[in-house]
Amino acid sequence: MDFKKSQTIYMQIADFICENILSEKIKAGDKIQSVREMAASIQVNPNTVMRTYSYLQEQEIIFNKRGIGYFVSDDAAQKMKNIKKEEFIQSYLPELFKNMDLLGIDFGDLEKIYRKQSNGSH
Amino acid sequence: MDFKKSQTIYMQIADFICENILSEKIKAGDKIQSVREMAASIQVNPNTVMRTYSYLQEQEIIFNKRGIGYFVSDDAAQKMKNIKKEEFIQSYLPELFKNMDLLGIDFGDLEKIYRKQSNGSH
Amino acid sequence: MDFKKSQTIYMQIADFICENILSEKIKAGDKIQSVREMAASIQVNPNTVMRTYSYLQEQEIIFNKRGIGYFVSDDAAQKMKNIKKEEFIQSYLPELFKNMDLLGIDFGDLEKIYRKQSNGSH
Amino acid sequence: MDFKKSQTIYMQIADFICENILSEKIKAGDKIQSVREMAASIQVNPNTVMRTYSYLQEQEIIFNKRGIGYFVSDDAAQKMKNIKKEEFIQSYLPELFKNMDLLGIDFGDLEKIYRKQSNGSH
DNA sequence: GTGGTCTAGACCACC
DNA sequence: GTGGTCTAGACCACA
Repeated sequence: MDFKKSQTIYMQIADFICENILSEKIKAGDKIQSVREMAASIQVNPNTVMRTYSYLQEQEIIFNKRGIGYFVSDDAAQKMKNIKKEEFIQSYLPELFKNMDLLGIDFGDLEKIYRKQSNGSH
Repeated sequence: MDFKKSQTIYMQIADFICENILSEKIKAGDKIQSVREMAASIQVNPNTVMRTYSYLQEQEIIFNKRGIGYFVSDDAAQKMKNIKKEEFIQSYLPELFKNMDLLGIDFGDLEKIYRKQSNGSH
Repeated sequence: MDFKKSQTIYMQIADFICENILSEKIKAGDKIQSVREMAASIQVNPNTVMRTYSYLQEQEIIFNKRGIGYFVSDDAAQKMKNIKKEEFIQSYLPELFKNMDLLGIDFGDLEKIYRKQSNGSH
Repeated sequence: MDFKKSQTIYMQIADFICENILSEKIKAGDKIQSVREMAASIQVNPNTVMRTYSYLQEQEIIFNKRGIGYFVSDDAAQKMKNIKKEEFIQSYLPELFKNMDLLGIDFGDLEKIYRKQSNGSH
């Protein structure tokens, strides 16, 4: 795992886990890697992973069973989708459309790029 | 002016100025506010504004006449458009499409939101 | 049985047993549930129950007959009352009164709540 | 400042700050000690103080001005009082009354102790 | 084995 | 100067 320097490591780990939940690689009720395991496998300090897990627990995306480990919450995927969708529509998209406007890109251009990029990834 | 905590203040000021150039509220050759004026008007430490101007000067978007002030470069708008367009297509859009995919938003949904939000802003 | 996360599980089990002794649901000389029975009935690791019993044995509230099980000590109820009463008056109450003071709750308020809550539980 | 071992240090620092707000030693809008100052003055690692401040910021009791420091929120005292009062009445008091019942302390006894302890502190 | 807290010390960006 | 993040390493209680 390699990290961008533009964002904090612990947040990138959180995003990584969230994506795995959204794409159902890990599901509700699953135990996730222990702090130490994760730290070793991505070559990061355990404290940093601890920070990620604390953050995700706060968001109620994962929960802790004492002495056993962290587990994915029941409604984690759905909850995340709702939160992120809302945020996406309320904050991200207006920003997008404003930028398109300023840069002189219209919706047709966007669609062309979309078709091209989604073909590339299939 | 109110700042998001997710980004640095000096960069938000830079974005603000860039938008004004792109939308041609300020044009090539125009003098922009002095560091002190700007700092006072948006209630920010002059050092912070200074950092913004230094950054924009580095990008050759503005230039300095000693003892007089900062001015918008001749080809600022065009240069910015090119740089930002490239960045937009190469970095921003792929990220966007990936997020849409994860959140289960397809291109049709996007278009609907676009129509709605652009109506709202007219 | 559901556990608060603010306290350790083994101590919550200990409290639960103590309350049963104080309220005389289990009495001096009674055999208490075996470690395994208790563990199964409250869905907890047997080690955790073992830890509870060791703790209570240390406090001389229960004692062990090898190969038979754990039993409530003769003077358990009385002993516990004395210990807990002391602790209650020396540590718990001063804390309580300090908090009342900070929160602007006077003794009259406390009495009202007391009357209300004791009615509710009868 | 000396810490109990029964509670985490960073929480004891938080409580200490909260009490100072409740008792109006520090008021809304006041800047609190910087992380490093506080750490030095109470002889604790800066990370530990950082943890306290992050926690209090999450609770919206203090807020951060970038590069300047932490400040007490406008409605900090009132907000805390409400939260703590609710918690006190809903969780703390029922516990208290249950214990009194088990220990055979009635409300008259409690009042006597209250009178004695409040005289002692004046 | 698990998480959780703490220290010491470093580095960074920002104001 | 300010906060914020990260590492390394330790210790502890709990399951």
